[in-house]
Formats: sequence, C-alpha cells, structure tokens
Amino acid sequence: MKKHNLLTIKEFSNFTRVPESMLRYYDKIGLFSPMFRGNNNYRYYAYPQIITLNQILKLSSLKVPLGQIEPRTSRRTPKSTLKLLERQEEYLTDELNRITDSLAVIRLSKRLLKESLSVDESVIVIQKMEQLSITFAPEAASVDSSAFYLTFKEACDWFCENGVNLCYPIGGYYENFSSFLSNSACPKRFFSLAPTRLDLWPAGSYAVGYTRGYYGEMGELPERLLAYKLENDLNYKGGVYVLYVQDEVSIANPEHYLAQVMVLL
Amino acid sequence: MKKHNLLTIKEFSNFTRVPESMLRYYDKIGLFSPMFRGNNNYRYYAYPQIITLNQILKLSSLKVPLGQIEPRTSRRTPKSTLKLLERQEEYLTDELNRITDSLAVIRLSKRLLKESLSVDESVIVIQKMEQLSITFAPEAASVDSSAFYLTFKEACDWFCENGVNLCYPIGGYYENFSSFLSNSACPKRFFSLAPTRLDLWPAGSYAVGYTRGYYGEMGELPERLLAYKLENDLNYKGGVYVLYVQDEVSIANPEHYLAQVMVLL
DNA sequence: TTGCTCCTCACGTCACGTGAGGTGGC
DNA sequence: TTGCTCCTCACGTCACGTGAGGTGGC
Repeated sequence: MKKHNLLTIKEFSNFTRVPESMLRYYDKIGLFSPMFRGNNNYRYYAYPQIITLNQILKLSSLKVPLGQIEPRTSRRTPKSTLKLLERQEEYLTDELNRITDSLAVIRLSKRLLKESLSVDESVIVIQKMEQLSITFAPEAASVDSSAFYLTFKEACDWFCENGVNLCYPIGGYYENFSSFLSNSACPKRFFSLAPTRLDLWPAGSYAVGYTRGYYGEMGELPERLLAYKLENDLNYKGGVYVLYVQDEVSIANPEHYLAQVMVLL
Repeated sequence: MKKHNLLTIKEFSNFTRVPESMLRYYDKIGLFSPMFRGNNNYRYYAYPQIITLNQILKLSSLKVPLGQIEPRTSRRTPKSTLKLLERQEEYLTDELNRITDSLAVIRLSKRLLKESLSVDESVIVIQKMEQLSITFAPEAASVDSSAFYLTFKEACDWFCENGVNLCYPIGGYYENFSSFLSNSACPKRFFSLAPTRLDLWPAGSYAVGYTRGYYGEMGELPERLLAYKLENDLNYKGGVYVLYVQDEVSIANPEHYLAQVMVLL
C-alpha cells in the first residue's frame, strides 16, 4: 500500500513540525490536502508539499485569515501578493497602535496606583510636578450640579467621539480654588490622561491632599485645603485637578475610592 | 412593575453604549448581572452599575480574559490589581514584539517583491549594496549534496531553536564563486534576513544575476556569471548570496520561482 | 490475538452576534 | 387585537485540540 517517497500523516507531521490535528483540519477545510489517499483512506504526503505548507504558515503567522489564504494558493501572482501584504500591513499597524496605547494605559495606571500606595492620606503637602500632556473635554452644557452622572457621561461621550481611549484615567477640573470649594461634588470640566490632544497639565508646585469616598464625595478635604492655605499663607492661584488614584478597578467598596486633589500654587 | 431609577436592558444599553447581546452574555456567564429581575423575568439595571461595567470593559480592552476578570470583581485590592496589570503588561509586550516583527517581515517582503518586478532578468549588472544585518545558520553537518531538503531543513531547525522568525526570507550562501560553480544546487550554509543575530551581509559592489526555476535549479546562470567575469575582467573575490525574491508565496508554479544571485566584487 | 497507526465525528474553546419562537404589558 | 419589548435557546464564528469509538495491517 505505502509508496516510498510518501509520508504518513505522522511522518509528515514530524517532518514539518506541524501537529497532525492541524494537518487534518487544513485538509478538512480544503486549504491543504495530502498528495494522495490510500485505499484505507490514509493520508499520504509528498516531501515537496512542505513548500506549500510553508507558504500557508507564513501568511497565517502574519495573521491572514485562513479563508483568505485558500482562494489564492493556486492563483497567486506577485501583484496579488503585494496587495495582500499591503492589506496585512495596514491591519497589523492598527493592531500595533492599539497595543501601544494599551501599554501606555497600563504603565500610567501602574504608576498612579503604586504612588497611591505610599502616600500619607492624612496630610496635605506641597509637591512639584512635571508638565503632562492630557486631553480636556469641553465644559458641560447642562450645569445641573446634582447630575454628576450626566456631566460625566457627556464628557465620556465627547472623549469617545474624539478618539480618546476611555481606558486612561479621567479627572475633574476646576478653574480656581473657590469654584472647587463651592461645588466640589461636580466639576464642570473633565480631562483624560490620554495624551491625544496635547492639552497641558502645567508643571509647577501643587498643594496635594487625599480623601476616601465615592466619586464626588470630598469629605472634609476642601476645608482642610483651605485651612492649610491660611496657615501657610499660600496663594492658590491656579486650577484644581481631581484624580481618583484608586477607583473601581482596584477597590471593591465604592466608599473607599481614593481621590487625589491638586491645587496649583 | 417598573421602578423608576431602574433601567430596562435597552435603556441601560443606550446609557452605556454596550450592546444588549453583550449585557445578556455577561449576565449569563455570571460576570455582570442586573440589580434586579422583574416577575416577568425582565432585567433591570441601576445607573451606578455603569461603574462596575466600566471596570470590566477597561480590563477587557486590555485583553484580560473575562474568566480572569470575574473572580476578582468582588475581591479586588490595589495589590491584586497591580499584579494583574503587570501580567497584562508582559503579555501585551510579547504581542507587541510579535507584531513589530511581523511588520518588519512584511516591509522587507514588499521591498524585495517590488524590486523583483522591475529587474531585467536577462542581464547581469553591477550593483552597490548597503550593509545588512542577517543571521547565519551553522554550516550543514551532513554534506550530501543530493539532499537539498535535508540541509535546508537542518538550517530551518536551527533557526527555529535559536528564536529566528522563519517568516523572514531565507537565502543560500557560498564562501566563494568557485564553490558556487561546483555545487550551485545546494549551498552548505543558509542565512535568514532576520536581523536577530546581527551577522553581516557586507556593503559593497556585487555582480547581480537572475534566473527562474525551482529551488536550487540555477539553469545557465553560473555560466553566464562566469562569462561576465571574464568579459569584464572582474575579480569575484567574496561570498555568493542566493535569494529567492519570488517564491512559493507569490508564484503558483514552482518552476517559475525567481532567484537572485549576488557575487561580491 | 495484540499493538500500533490511522480514520471520522463530536464537542470544547472564546466572546459574543444573530435569528427563531414565544411571552407580557399597554 | 396590534405592536412593542423582553425572554430563552440554539447555532455560527475562528482555528484548531482533545477524546471517543472504530478500522486496517503486521
């Protein structure tokens, strides 16, 4: 029955390092079949078939779907191959961008989370900060201070429509300290730490305080910040940035989320 | 039946921009369920549930499998989150490297293929070349010149074991022109255009010729190269590089593969 | 007869999308 | 009664891996 120069599926599998189950699958979907079927229905492969198999594996490892590989195996030309490669280049470039972005999100999240683990939440300190690229959403149209959700969602929708990856941490912004004092539960503007639009979180010295609670629940932090200002005779001249450094991703109980508030000096 | 402050699946879907089918699926696998089920078995969601859903979507968009998200949603802590982020960072970094590599393969393949479309295959020309990083496999142990496949496979196995991506084009190498002349069908060494190990394909001037045929079938090209050398009084002093610039990926008929042979002057 | 290789067929994976067929409330 | 929304259940997707159960050749 067996011709020499022909390989059983096991032999061909050893030769090519491709699992038998994969060879059977490729045969089943009509992508790559053995040279010959024995009377006993055994598959027999020829050595040179490794070439065709290699072509398939190369394209497959470039993430070309098998369904696209099949129709071209018999009709391939340099020009159709060039087109295929160009399509794959586009596709993989998009993938690369998405992953690069995800990695940036992870590294930023890790940094914020790590820093949040070593802070003393009970005190207010002065801290210098480097300049940071962020993206501001426009000021909320509906200024119903009870509707934290609505203004936040409005900002999220804007981020979404403007190609800002929503996985980056989102913070609240107040133009000055007095508007923070009067409405600390609901900022009128939100920003994303995504560097998409290259707005600026300016470098400088900040008064930094922490408090735990659900989104918008600032507890006594506003008063503490005010007292700190008076005690130390400081000038809170700039914007106020509120960032939840421990949020739903790392904390189970919403009442224990950790907010960081930074006031530009 | 319906409590206000609760949303039907359609309303919650509109609110969160998450498809109903996805919400049903997350409910089914026990990952994220509505606050409440009506007597009619309707799902009712509460507004604040968007927070939990957001957590899930964030992790999912970082490609954390849903099965890993579920067990931690109730027990999440900053430390377990840090670990998770670190695992994902590793995973995504690997993905990034694979894709970067695939893109390099595609760009190289495109370049070779494009160049091959504009050459005059009938003539031999002198061409300058920039230095190129490549990876040499060790010289074949079994020197059975009839067994092209065996030595080639030996090289492939070595590439595979040494982390060289097999999707990069592979070429044959001869130490000098006379060994090419005497055994043009079967090179003793192979190299990959993968820059993994940073061997060098030296810069310089090369005599470049083309021929069509199956792997190792050089036709009259060796003689043509020899004649060219004598006619032009050249000194073929260096290595010979054989590269198939149109191979099984772009050509259906194996007898029409296009080999490029370059001899260092 | 025993072991070995091979076969087919069915089911599981993962994160859903898409109907089909049926029910409940206005 | 008509329309609308909601429900469950089943099947398809993609590229295989993993048995189960059976056959053929030495």
